[in-house]
Amino acid sequence: MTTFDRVLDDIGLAIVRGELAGGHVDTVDGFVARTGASRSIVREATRVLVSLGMIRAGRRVGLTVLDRREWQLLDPVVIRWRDASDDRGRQRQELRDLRRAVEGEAARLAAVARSAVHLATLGEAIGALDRAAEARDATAFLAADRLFHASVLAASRNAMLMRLQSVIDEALRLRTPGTPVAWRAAPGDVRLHRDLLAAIERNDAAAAGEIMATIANG
Amino acid sequence: MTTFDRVLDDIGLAIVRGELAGGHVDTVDGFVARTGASRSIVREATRVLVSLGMIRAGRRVGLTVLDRREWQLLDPVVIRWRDASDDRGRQRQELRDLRRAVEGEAARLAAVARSAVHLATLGEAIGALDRAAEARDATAFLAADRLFHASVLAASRNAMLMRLQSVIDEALRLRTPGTPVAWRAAPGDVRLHRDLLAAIERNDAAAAGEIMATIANG
DNA sequence: TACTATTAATAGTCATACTAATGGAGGCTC
DNA sequence: GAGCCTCCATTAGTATGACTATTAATAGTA
Repeated sequence: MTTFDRVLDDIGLAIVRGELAGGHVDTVDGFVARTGASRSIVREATRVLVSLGMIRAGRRVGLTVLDRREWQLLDPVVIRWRDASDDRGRQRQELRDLRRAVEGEAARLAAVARSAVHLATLGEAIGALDRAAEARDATAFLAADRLFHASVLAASRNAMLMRLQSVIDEALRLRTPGTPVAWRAAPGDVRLHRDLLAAIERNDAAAAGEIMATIANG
Repeated sequence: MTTFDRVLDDIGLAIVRGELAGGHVDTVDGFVARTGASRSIVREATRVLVSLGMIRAGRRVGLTVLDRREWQLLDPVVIRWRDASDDRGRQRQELRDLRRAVEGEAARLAAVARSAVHLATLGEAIGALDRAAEARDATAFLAADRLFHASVLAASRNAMLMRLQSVIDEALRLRTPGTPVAWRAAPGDVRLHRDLLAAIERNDAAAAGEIMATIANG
């Protein structure tokens, strides 16, 4: 980890943790003193923090720490910082809600688009899901499930939704060791996935959204 | 506009426009020559671009332009760049889809939470909407509509959804001059908003989501 | 051929000097 | 006293040069 990373992390975490509260004013030299790094490094870090909406720079006034509602809450680094703060629980709940929204909309869009190549991929994923459930292979089941969800997102043909999902997935995987699959739920789960594919195949956006919501809530 | 802003914009736009395609390798000195700015400024800009997932820095290899799927597509500055590129149309469509997802989920969450203070705000917004429709005051109608949607988001109590909406709204407002309100649709619109509030009041998340989708699609 | 040592290219870091906005203090006018 | 102007100290912004550390590529060796 470079000096830059250390400095950025130090300041970013301090802000997220409230150690440097919104409204607090500091200077470049202040951060130089705080971190022990050179002015160049501190300036590079502040540029990134400004781009993340966490501080504002003003000549003759210094660096003002901004309020949480200005932050780029969807940026991976901000998410990581919040995950290492007291906000952790709240953020994880927000991420789960967000994932429902993303996957639901992706399912609807997939149903609207209904491209042949994507349908094929989804079919394959369901086949893998089925085989893994029969073989009671938890690892394979998880992998197939991931493939299925990724395929739905790809079928939505919306790069922003895909980006959002990858950010969410990475964030929710943080510190979440192997989640054991509840095998009792597996057969119903496979059936729901099959239903979702059917809804997409018959262009039924509303049903696809509903089914995806059921999958997410289960 | 500072030198830094110029440099960042120059490189960022060049990447988004494909002038600097994914896989292209350059160096700090290369960008210094290209932009005419000092090394300090170029380094600050590259740090931000790295944080946006648009380039990767490697010792002895230089700065590699990354592929679109690595970009932080939800960052306001990336959105602005794409809005100034050939991607503009596609991005706007993606943003509209995303907004549907966000507002739908917000409505569902608002129905689940059903907080008194938020219900009051929503009631006020509907009152304003009603009065504006009766007075045929387009400006007031638009303002009340904005207030209503912002209130639904606030009622969802999800900071990430709120952030997302503000990013989307700003992006879709870019270069979109005063959209004339279709007055014929107004009465039905007000009724839908009233229905949405009713669904939230009776804790009916599914209905709230549906109605919001109808509003968004109309 | 496979493995190792060397080298050169390049980002990373630091220090220093200078430039240019700008918020605010103090004074001036009415 | 209120409002406006002038000046100044403060602070971010910009530029330059020197040095460090990493590492991909190359040459050398068994």
